[in-house]
Amino acid sequence: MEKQHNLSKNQKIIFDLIDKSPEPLKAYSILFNVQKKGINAPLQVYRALDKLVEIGKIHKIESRNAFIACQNSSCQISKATAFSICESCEKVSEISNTKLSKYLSNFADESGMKYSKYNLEFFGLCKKCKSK
Amino acid sequence: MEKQHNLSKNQKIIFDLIDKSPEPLKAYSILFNVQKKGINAPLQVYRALDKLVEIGKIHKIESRNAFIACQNSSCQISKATAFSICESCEKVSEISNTKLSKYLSNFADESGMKYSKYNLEFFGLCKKCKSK
DNA sequence: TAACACTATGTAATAATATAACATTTACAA
DNA sequence: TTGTAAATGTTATATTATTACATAGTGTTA
Ligand SMILES: [Zn+2]
Ligand SMILES: [Zn+2]
Ligand SMILES: [Zn+2]
Ligand SMILES: [Zn+2]
Repeated sequence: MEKQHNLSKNQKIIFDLIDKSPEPLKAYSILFNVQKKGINAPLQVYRALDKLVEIGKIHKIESRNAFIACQNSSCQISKATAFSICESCEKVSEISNTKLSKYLSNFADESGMKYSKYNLEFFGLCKKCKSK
Repeated sequence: MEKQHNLSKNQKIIFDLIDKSPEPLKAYSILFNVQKKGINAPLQVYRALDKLVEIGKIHKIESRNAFIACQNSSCQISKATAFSICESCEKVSEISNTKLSKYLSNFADESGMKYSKYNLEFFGLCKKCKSK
Protein backbone atom coordinates (compact mmCIF):
# COMPACT_ATOMS: atom_id res chain seq x y z
CA MET A 1 0.00 0.00 0.00
CA GLU A 2 1.29 3.36 -0.98
CA LYS A 3 1.52 6.00 1.68
CA GLN A 4 -0.98 8.79 1.26
CA HIS A 5 0.41 12.29 1.36
CA ASN A 6 -2.04 15.09 1.81
CA LEU A 7 -0.45 17.96 0.05
CA SER A 8 -0.53 21.32 1.73
CA LYS A 9 -1.89 24.38 -0.03
CA ASN A 10 1.38 25.53 -1.58
CA GLN A 11 2.45 22.01 -2.40
CA LYS A 12 -0.81 21.41 -4.21
CA ILE A 13 -0.64 24.62 -6.20
CA ILE A 14 2.88 23.86 -7.32
CA PHE A 15 2.31 20.18 -7.99
CA ASP A 16 -0.75 20.94 -10.12
CA LEU A 17 1.24 23.38 -12.21
CA ILE A 18 4.08 20.91 -12.80
CA ASP A 19 1.68 18.05 -13.41
CA LYS A 20 -0.14 19.98 -16.11
CA SER A 21 3.03 21.08 -17.84
CA PRO A 22 4.15 19.19 -20.93
CA GLU A 23 7.75 20.04 -20.13
CA PRO A 24 9.96 20.27 -17.06
CA LEU A 25 9.54 23.54 -15.20
CA LYS A 26 12.22 25.63 -13.56
CA ALA A 27 11.81 27.03 -10.10
CA TYR A 28 11.60 30.67 -11.08
CA SER A 29 9.23 29.94 -13.91
CA ILE A 30 7.04 28.20 -11.36
CA LEU A 31 7.34 31.20 -9.07
CA PHE A 32 6.25 33.52 -11.86
CA ASN A 33 3.27 31.30 -12.61
CA VAL A 34 1.98 31.04 -9.07
CA GLN A 35 2.33 34.63 -8.00
CA LYS A 36 -1.32 35.21 -8.79
CA LYS A 37 -2.10 32.49 -6.25
CA GLY A 38 -0.29 34.29 -3.47
CA ILE A 39 3.07 32.57 -3.56
CA ASN A 40 5.53 35.42 -3.62
CA ALA A 41 8.97 34.21 -2.67
CA PRO A 42 11.50 31.73 -4.08
CA LEU A 43 11.70 29.97 -0.76
CA GLN A 44 8.03 29.11 -0.82
CA VAL A 45 8.57 27.43 -4.16
CA TYR A 46 11.75 25.62 -3.17
CA ARG A 47 10.18 24.33 0.02
CA ALA A 48 7.26 22.85 -1.85
CA LEU A 49 9.59 21.42 -4.50
CA ASP A 50 11.78 19.80 -1.84
CA LYS A 51 8.81 18.14 -0.24
CA LEU A 52 7.32 16.98 -3.54
CA VAL A 53 10.65 15.48 -4.55
CA GLU A 54 10.96 13.81 -1.16
CA ILE A 55 7.61 12.08 -1.45
CA GLY A 56 8.18 11.16 -5.09
CA LYS A 57 5.44 13.24 -6.69
CA ILE A 58 7.97 15.05 -8.82
CA HIS A 59 11.57 14.54 -9.86
CA LYS A 60 14.37 16.96 -10.47
CA ILE A 61 16.11 16.76 -13.83
CA GLU A 62 19.57 17.52 -12.53
CA SER A 63 21.17 18.42 -15.83
CA ARG A 64 18.45 20.98 -16.47
CA ASN A 65 17.63 22.28 -13.01
CA ALA A 66 14.01 21.59 -13.75
CA PHE A 67 11.16 19.59 -12.30
CA ILE A 68 8.80 17.09 -13.83
CA ALA A 69 5.82 15.21 -12.40
CA CYS A 70 6.36 11.53 -11.77
CA GLN A 71 4.92 9.38 -14.53
CA ASN A 72 4.95 6.14 -12.58
CA SER A 73 1.89 6.52 -10.34
CA SER A 74 3.60 8.60 -7.68
CA CYS A 75 6.83 6.87 -8.02
CA GLN A 76 7.44 3.90 -5.86
CA ILE A 77 10.83 4.37 -7.38
CA SER A 78 11.66 7.96 -6.51
CA LYS A 79 14.99 6.53 -5.42
CA ALA A 80 15.53 4.95 -8.79
CA THR A 81 14.91 7.41 -11.56
CA ALA A 82 15.75 7.39 -15.24
CA PHE A 83 14.99 9.94 -17.90
CA SER A 84 15.45 10.47 -21.58
CA ILE A 85 16.29 13.95 -22.74
CA CYS A 86 16.28 15.19 -26.30
CA GLU A 87 19.20 17.52 -26.80
CA SER A 88 17.47 19.24 -29.66
CA CYS A 89 13.92 19.98 -28.50
CA GLU A 90 14.57 19.38 -24.79
CA LYS A 91 11.70 16.94 -24.47
CA VAL A 92 12.08 14.92 -21.29
CA SER A 93 10.39 11.63 -20.47
CA GLU A 94 10.60 9.37 -17.48
CA ILE A 95 11.75 5.89 -18.42
CA SER A 96 9.87 3.02 -16.83
CA ASN A 97 11.73 -0.09 -17.72
CA THR A 98 11.61 -2.95 -15.29
CA LYS A 99 14.77 -4.59 -16.54
CA LEU A 100 16.71 -1.36 -16.34
CA SER A 101 15.53 -0.50 -12.86
CA LYS A 102 16.20 -4.02 -11.63
CA TYR A 103 19.65 -3.99 -13.15
CA LEU A 104 20.55 -0.68 -11.57
CA SER A 105 18.90 -1.28 -8.22
CA ASN A 106 20.91 -4.46 -7.86
CA PHE A 107 24.12 -2.97 -9.11
CA ALA A 108 27.10 -3.46 -6.86
CA ASP A 109 30.80 -3.07 -7.43
CA GLU A 110 33.99 -3.66 -5.54
CA SER A 111 33.94 -0.32 -3.77
CA GLY A 112 32.05 -1.77 -0.83
CA MET A 113 29.49 0.95 -1.21
CA LYS A 114 25.85 0.21 -0.55
CA TYR A 115 23.78 2.06 -3.13
CA SER A 116 20.34 3.12 -2.01
CA LYS A 117 19.45 5.47 -4.81
CA TYR A 118 20.36 6.41 -8.35
CA ASN A 119 19.54 8.88 -11.03
CA LEU A 120 20.17 8.24 -14.70
CA GLU A 121 19.82 10.68 -17.55
CA PHE A 122 20.04 9.55 -21.16
CA PHE A 123 20.66 12.11 -23.88
CA GLY A 124 20.03 11.90 -27.58
CA LEU A 125 17.62 12.85 -30.29
CA CYS A 126 13.95 12.08 -30.10
CA LYS A 127 12.11 10.49 -33.00
CA LYS A 128 10.83 13.83 -34.21
CA CYS A 129 14.17 15.61 -34.10
CA LYS A 130 16.02 12.68 -35.63
CA SER A 131 13.90 12.82 -38.76
CA LYS A 132 14.54 16.51 -39.37
CA MET B 1 44.33 6.49 -31.07
CA GLU B 2 43.13 9.15 -28.68
CA LYS B 3 43.06 12.69 -29.90
CA GLN B 4 45.64 14.90 -28.28
CA HIS B 5 44.38 18.12 -26.83
CA ASN B 6 46.92 20.75 -26.02
CA LEU B 7 45.44 22.62 -23.15
CA SER B 8 45.65 26.37 -23.18
CA LYS B 9 47.11 28.28 -20.25
CA ASN B 10 43.87 28.74 -18.34
CA GLN B 11 42.67 25.25 -19.15
CA LYS B 12 45.89 23.80 -17.80
CA ILE B 13 45.81 25.80 -14.59
CA ILE B 14 42.27 24.74 -13.90
CA PHE B 15 42.72 21.14 -14.92
CA ASP B 16 45.78 20.77 -12.69
CA LEU B 17 43.85 22.10 -9.73
CA ILE B 18 40.93 19.73 -10.27
CA ASP B 19 43.23 16.81 -10.99
CA LYS B 20 45.10 17.28 -7.73
CA SER B 21 41.94 17.62 -5.68
CA PRO B 22 40.74 14.60 -3.70
CA GLU B 23 37.19 15.83 -4.03
CA PRO B 24 35.01 17.47 -6.67
CA LEU B 25 35.53 21.21 -6.90
CA LYS B 26 32.93 23.88 -7.43
CA ALA B 27 33.42 26.64 -9.93
CA TYR B 28 33.75 29.46 -7.44
CA SER B 29 36.05 27.48 -5.23
CA ILE B 30 38.21 26.98 -8.31
CA LEU B 31 38.04 30.69 -9.03
CA PHE B 32 39.18 31.50 -5.51
CA ASN B 33 42.08 29.08 -5.84
CA VAL B 34 43.39 30.37 -9.14
CA GLN B 35 43.19 34.08 -8.51
CA LYS B 36 46.84 34.13 -7.58
CA LYS B 37 47.53 32.77 -11.07
CA GLY B 38 45.82 35.68 -12.76
CA ILE B 39 42.40 34.21 -13.40
CA ASN B 40 40.05 36.82 -12.06
CA ALA B 41 36.58 36.26 -13.42
CA PRO B 42 33.97 33.50 -13.23
CA LEU B 43 33.73 33.40 -16.99
CA GLN B 44 37.37 32.48 -17.34
CA VAL B 45 36.72 29.51 -15.09
CA TYR B 46 33.50 28.45 -16.76
CA ARG B 47 35.06 28.65 -20.20
CA ALA B 48 37.89 26.39 -19.19
CA LEU B 49 35.49 24.01 -17.46
CA ASP B 50 33.28 23.82 -20.54
CA LYS B 51 36.22 22.93 -22.73
CA LEU B 52 37.64 20.39 -20.28
CA VAL B 53 34.25 18.71 -20.02
CA GLU B 54 33.91 18.72 -23.79
CA ILE B 55 37.20 16.92 -24.32
CA GLY B 56 36.57 14.52 -21.45
CA LYS B 57 39.37 15.57 -19.11
CA ILE B 58 36.87 16.36 -16.40
CA HIS B 59 33.26 15.54 -15.63
CA LYS B 60 30.53 17.52 -14.00
CA ILE B 61 28.76 15.93 -11.07
CA GLU B 62 25.34 17.29 -11.87
CA SER B 63 23.74 16.71 -8.50
CA ARG B 64 26.53 18.64 -6.81
CA ASN B 65 27.43 21.29 -9.37
CA ALA B 66 31.01 20.24 -9.02
CA PHE B 67 33.80 18.99 -11.23
CA ILE B 68 36.08 15.98 -10.98
CA ALA B 69 39.00 14.83 -13.11
CA CYS B 70 38.34 11.83 -15.30
CA GLN B 71 39.69 8.65 -13.76
CA ASN B 72 39.57 6.58 -16.93
CA SER B 73 42.63 7.80 -18.81
CA SER B 74 41.04 10.90 -20.26
CA CYS B 75 37.74 9.29 -20.69
CA GLN B 76 37.04 7.60 -23.94
CA ILE B 77 33.66 7.46 -22.32
CA SER B 78 32.97 11.08 -21.51
CA LYS B 79 29.62 10.37 -23.10
CA ALA B 80 29.00 7.50 -20.77
CA THR B 81 29.68 8.48 -17.20
CA ALA B 82 28.82 6.87 -13.89
CA PHE B 83 29.63 8.00 -10.39
CA SER B 84 29.17 6.86 -6.85
CA ILE B 85 28.42 9.51 -4.28
CA CYS B 86 28.45 9.08 -0.52
CA GLU B 87 25.60 11.04 0.95
CA SER B 88 27.36 11.29 4.27
CA CYS B 89 30.94 12.34 3.51
CA GLU B 90 30.30 13.44 -0.08
CA LYS B 91 33.09 11.30 -1.44
CA VAL B 92 32.67 10.89 -5.19
CA SER B 93 34.26 8.23 -7.38
CA GLU B 94 34.01 7.52 -11.05
CA ILE B 95 32.75 4.02 -11.72
CA SER B 96 34.55 2.07 -14.41
CA ASN B 97 32.58 -1.06 -14.94
CA THR B 98 32.63 -2.56 -18.39
CA LYS B 99 29.41 -4.49 -17.95
CA LEU B 100 27.57 -1.45 -16.71
CA SER B 101 28.80 0.81 -19.47
CA LYS B 102 28.03 -1.79 -22.10
CA TYR B 103 24.58 -2.32 -20.70
CA LEU B 104 23.79 1.36 -20.67
CA SER B 105 25.45 2.22 -23.95
CA ASN B 106 23.34 -0.41 -25.65
CA PHE B 107 20.18 0.48 -23.85
CA ALA B 108 17.20 1.11 -26.09
CA ASP B 109 13.52 1.32 -25.38
CA GLU B 110 10.30 1.71 -27.33
CA SER B 111 10.48 5.48 -27.46
CA GLY B 112 12.35 5.41 -30.74
CA MET B 113 14.98 7.60 -29.23
CA LYS B 114 18.60 7.13 -30.15
CA TYR B 115 20.71 7.61 -27.05
CA SER B 116 24.19 8.93 -27.62
CA LYS B 117 25.12 9.79 -24.10
CA TYR B 118 24.23 9.13 -20.49
CA ASN B 119 25.09 10.17 -16.99
CA LEU B 120 24.41 8.00 -13.98
CA GLU B 121 24.82 8.95 -10.35
CA PHE B 122 24.55 6.35 -7.58
CA PHE B 123 23.99 7.49 -4.02
CA GLY B 124 24.59 5.67 -0.79
CA LEU B 125 27.01 5.28 2.04
CA CYS B 126 30.65 4.55 1.51
CA LYS B 127 32.42 1.80 3.41
CA LYS B 128 33.79 4.23 5.96
CA CYS B 129 30.51 5.98 6.64
CA LYS B 130 28.55 2.73 6.76
CA SER B 131 30.63 1.44 9.65
CA LYS B 132 30.08 4.51 11.81
C1' DT C 1 53.79 38.40 -46.23
C1' DA C 2 48.64 39.20 -45.82
C1' DA C 3 44.19 37.65 -45.19
C1' DC C 4 41.35 34.58 -42.96
C1' DA C 5 39.19 31.62 -39.62
C1' DC C 6 39.26 29.80 -35.28
C1' DT C 7 40.26 29.52 -30.49
C1' DA C 8 41.28 31.64 -26.39
C1' DT C 9 41.50 35.60 -23.21
C1' DG C 10 40.09 39.83 -20.37
C1' DT C 11 36.60 42.55 -18.09
C1' DA C 12 32.20 44.30 -16.49
C1' DA C 13 27.67 43.63 -15.76
C1' DT C 14 23.85 40.81 -14.92
C1' DA C 15 20.88 36.67 -14.87
C1' DA C 16 19.45 32.45 -12.85
C1' DT C 17 19.42 29.22 -9.14
C1' DA C 18 19.24 28.35 -4.25
C1' DT C 19 19.65 29.04 0.88
C1' DA C 20 19.96 31.43 5.69
C1' DA C 21 17.68 33.50 9.34
C1' DC C 22 13.83 34.65 11.82
C1' DA C 23 8.87 35.14 13.02
C1' DT C 24 4.42 33.12 12.85
C1' DT C 25 0.75 29.83 11.95
C1' DT C 26 -1.52 25.40 11.17
C1' DA C 27 -2.40 20.44 11.81
C1' DC C 28 -2.90 17.05 14.75
C1' DA C 29 -1.91 13.78 18.20
C1' DA C 30 -0.78 12.79 23.34
C1' DT D 1 -4.59 21.85 26.17
C1' DT D 2 -0.33 21.23 25.61
C1' DG D 3 3.27 19.78 22.95
C1' DT D 4 5.35 19.07 18.61
C1' DA D 5 6.12 18.69 13.81
C1' DA D 6 5.07 20.64 9.49
C1' DA D 7 4.04 24.46 6.84
C1' DT D 8 3.95 29.37 5.86
C1' DG D 9 5.49 34.31 5.22
C1' DT D 10 9.12 37.68 4.56
C1' DT D 11 13.60 39.78 3.89
C1' DA D 12 18.02 39.37 2.75
C1' DT D 13 21.80 37.03 0.85
C1' DA D 14 24.62 33.30 -1.19
C1' DT D 15 25.79 30.52 -5.05
C1' DT D 16 25.94 29.25 -9.80
C1' DA D 17 26.13 30.66 -14.55
C1' DT D 18 25.67 33.64 -18.77
C1' DT D 19 25.54 37.95 -21.93
C1' DA D 20 27.92 41.31 -24.23
C1' DC D 21 31.75 43.35 -25.97
C1' DA D 22 36.68 44.09 -26.85
C1' DT D 23 41.20 42.09 -27.65
C1' DA D 24 44.88 38.75 -28.53
C1' DG D 25 47.01 34.48 -30.01
C1' DT D 26 47.42 30.39 -33.34
C1' DG D 27 47.51 28.09 -37.42
C1' DT D 28 46.21 27.81 -42.46
C1' DT D 29 46.36 29.22 -46.86
C1' DA D 30 46.41 32.74 -50.79
ZN1 LIG E 1 8.80 8.71 -11.08
ZN1 LIG F 1 13.52 16.32 -29.90
ZN1 LIG G 1 35.82 9.67 -17.12
ZN1 LIG H 1 31.22 8.43 3.18
